[in-house]
Amino acid sequence: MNADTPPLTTSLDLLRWIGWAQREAGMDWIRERELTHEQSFALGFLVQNPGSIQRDIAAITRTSAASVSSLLQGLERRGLIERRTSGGDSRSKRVFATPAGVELIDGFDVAMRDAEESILAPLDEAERVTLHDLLAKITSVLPQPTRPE
Amino acid sequence: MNADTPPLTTSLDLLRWIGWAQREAGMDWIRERELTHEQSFALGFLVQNPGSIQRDIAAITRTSAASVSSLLQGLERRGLIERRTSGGDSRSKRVFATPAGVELIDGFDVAMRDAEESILAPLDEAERVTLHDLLAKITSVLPQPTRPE
DNA sequence: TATTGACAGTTAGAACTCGAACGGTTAGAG
DNA sequence: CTCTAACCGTTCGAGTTCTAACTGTCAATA
Repeated sequence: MNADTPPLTTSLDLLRWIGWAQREAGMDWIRERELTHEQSFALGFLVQNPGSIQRDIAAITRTSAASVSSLLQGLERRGLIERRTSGGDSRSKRVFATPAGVELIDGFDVAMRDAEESILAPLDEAERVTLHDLLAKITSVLPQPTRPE
Repeated sequence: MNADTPPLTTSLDLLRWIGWAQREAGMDWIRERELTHEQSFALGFLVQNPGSIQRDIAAITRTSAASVSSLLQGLERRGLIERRTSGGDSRSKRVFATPAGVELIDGFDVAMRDAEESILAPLDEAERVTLHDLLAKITSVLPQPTRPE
């Protein structure tokens, strides 16, 4: 492995691999609750951002409006969320997690944080900062999928 | 943004974002050929590794044997690949890209390399090496999905 | 030889993703 | 005030993913 040939495993390969590992890490927690990864992510987001409209959910999950529509259908069928057309604009629907939804997803953020911790375990604090800075540098010029905040 | 509170956007968030961007970057090229991201990846792999058995494909794409089965069905229906049970073991099927498949996917690796290049553009050479080292350090202790060389 | 267990791949069923087309709603232009 | 364009969400159809159950094949052992 010399310097002027690209590494056998590119950075982006590694990156996808880590993303996959992250999914796997949270999988046990999620499957205990009979959720899919996407459902848990959406539900977790709704607890933190009650009353979001579907369009925003599509943006932060980087999927389409159509996907959100079907995704929420699954959650609504189980009584984990509610869609209300409150507000002046009756086009948009504000989505809320029900108490059952809140309870089911309770601890999700902690579980995700633990997963992150276990994945980043090989790195010391300085290295984590370096990694974060490098990643932030990359994303700073990426097409923004309309992130909230 | 001070040092002892976790960043608003965690490294793993950024990482998923970049993964998403990579998908998007190659999307035009892929959709011109009426392939999905997964199909193109599998087909590209088969051109580079003719005669792989499905089990290996599942390993490197980090999916299940069942997913590979359906994925290849789609490619086979279009005549882009062939499955042959050559060899001593009649359980396993060696998969080959047909000439049509080879032609369709021609340039895929270059397109992916361009996508990678455009994503890593904000980093200079030293930073890229640092990033790659950090990622490699993380993946070195990850559960290995049986990667080939 | 017969049995048992591991392995390769397939199928069935439910869920998600996407693009495209469609119905309501809102706002802005004339 | 009407008409048009933009916007939010849904539905449809095809494709993929997953898990679980199943067929078929090989290999080791008794």
